Amino acid sequence: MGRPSGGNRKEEILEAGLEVFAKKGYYNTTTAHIAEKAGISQPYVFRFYKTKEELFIAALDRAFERILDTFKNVDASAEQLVEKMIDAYDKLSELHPNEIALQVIGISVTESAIRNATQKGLSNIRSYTLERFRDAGIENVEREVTTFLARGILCNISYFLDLPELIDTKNK
Amino acid sequence: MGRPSGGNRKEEILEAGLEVFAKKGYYNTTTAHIAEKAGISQPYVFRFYKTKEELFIAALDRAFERILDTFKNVDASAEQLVEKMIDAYDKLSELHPNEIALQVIGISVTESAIRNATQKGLSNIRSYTLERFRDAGIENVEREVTTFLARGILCNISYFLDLPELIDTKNK
DNA sequence: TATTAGTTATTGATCAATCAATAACTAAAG
DNA sequence: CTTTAGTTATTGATTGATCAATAACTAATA
Repeated sequence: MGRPSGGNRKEEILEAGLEVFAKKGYYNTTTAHIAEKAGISQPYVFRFYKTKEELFIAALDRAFERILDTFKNVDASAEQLVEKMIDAYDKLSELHPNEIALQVIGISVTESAIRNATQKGLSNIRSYTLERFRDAGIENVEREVTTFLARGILCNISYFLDLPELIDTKNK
Repeated sequence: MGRPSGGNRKEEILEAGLEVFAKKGYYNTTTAHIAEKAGISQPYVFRFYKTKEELFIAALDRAFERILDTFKNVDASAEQLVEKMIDAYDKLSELHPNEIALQVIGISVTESAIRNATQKGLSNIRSYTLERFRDAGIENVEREVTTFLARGILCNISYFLDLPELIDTKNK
């Protein structure tokens, strides 16, 4: 055959991967699944990503980047900072749920390159949050940042496990 | 051959499984690995656990049971409850790190029986904590419980990912 | 006709799980 | 006590399925 898609195959594959990985986890996702979702043949995936692992990392990086960008785009007064950051994250979660799921999945993948990507992603989010909280003059920064991250991750887990009762209902 | 171990093979296998699963995750653990650690042959594992999944669930259940038991054994005044519960959990984490790791691993395993076990385990811990906090007359219970659980889970993740900087250092 | 975009066919590895065999013991019968 | 019958503990060999990855091919376009 020829060239049905002049377009951005690599991007299409990334998005297909994101969806399937988010739903089935890393190990239960086959490259055939991703290919099917992207509407191409299984081996053709490897024209764009050398390995399944490389594709997963690309998807995971995108997820972490978007969170960081989201936080960077929050513009708020010192008093409103935390509230606004939570709002922004909530919106992000609704708009890109697969990327949220991917974060959760990344945590217990033991392949070392993936683990590295997860460590770096979480670490960056913490560093940036710490900086923002500190600049806003928040008291007890370290502890507040930990609680902020912890509640965010519990939120992700609650979504991923389909276990809404894990978090308090009065949680706008 | 004959009967080298008159004893508790099933328990030995469970403990071997706990160790290997905790280190390598669910999918990268082979039944051959577990057998090796238990000092038996690979097929013999199946005499005691019908499937690899069943063995994992047995190990996961043990992990969740021990957390619940730990909390149930905390005896403290209302004012000291939270502090004492955190202390108890810290001690548990040092004594049974593999069970902590297993909790983290369970979260992103998509096999439905395992997901069910994880949901039930977390749900029970939340219910019990809520009850204790409520009995102690803590204000804003739901929110406090969420934060308590969230910080606990972040702690587990920080340990599992070998990323200590994820939590605040001043956190006895 | 060269390049690009894609395919089909295939392989090599890995594993969970099954099965048939055997070693080592126990207990009853003679 | 010693044969016989039966049980328990365990293994080696194998199988069937699944997958990531490669190689070799084909068709459309410019």
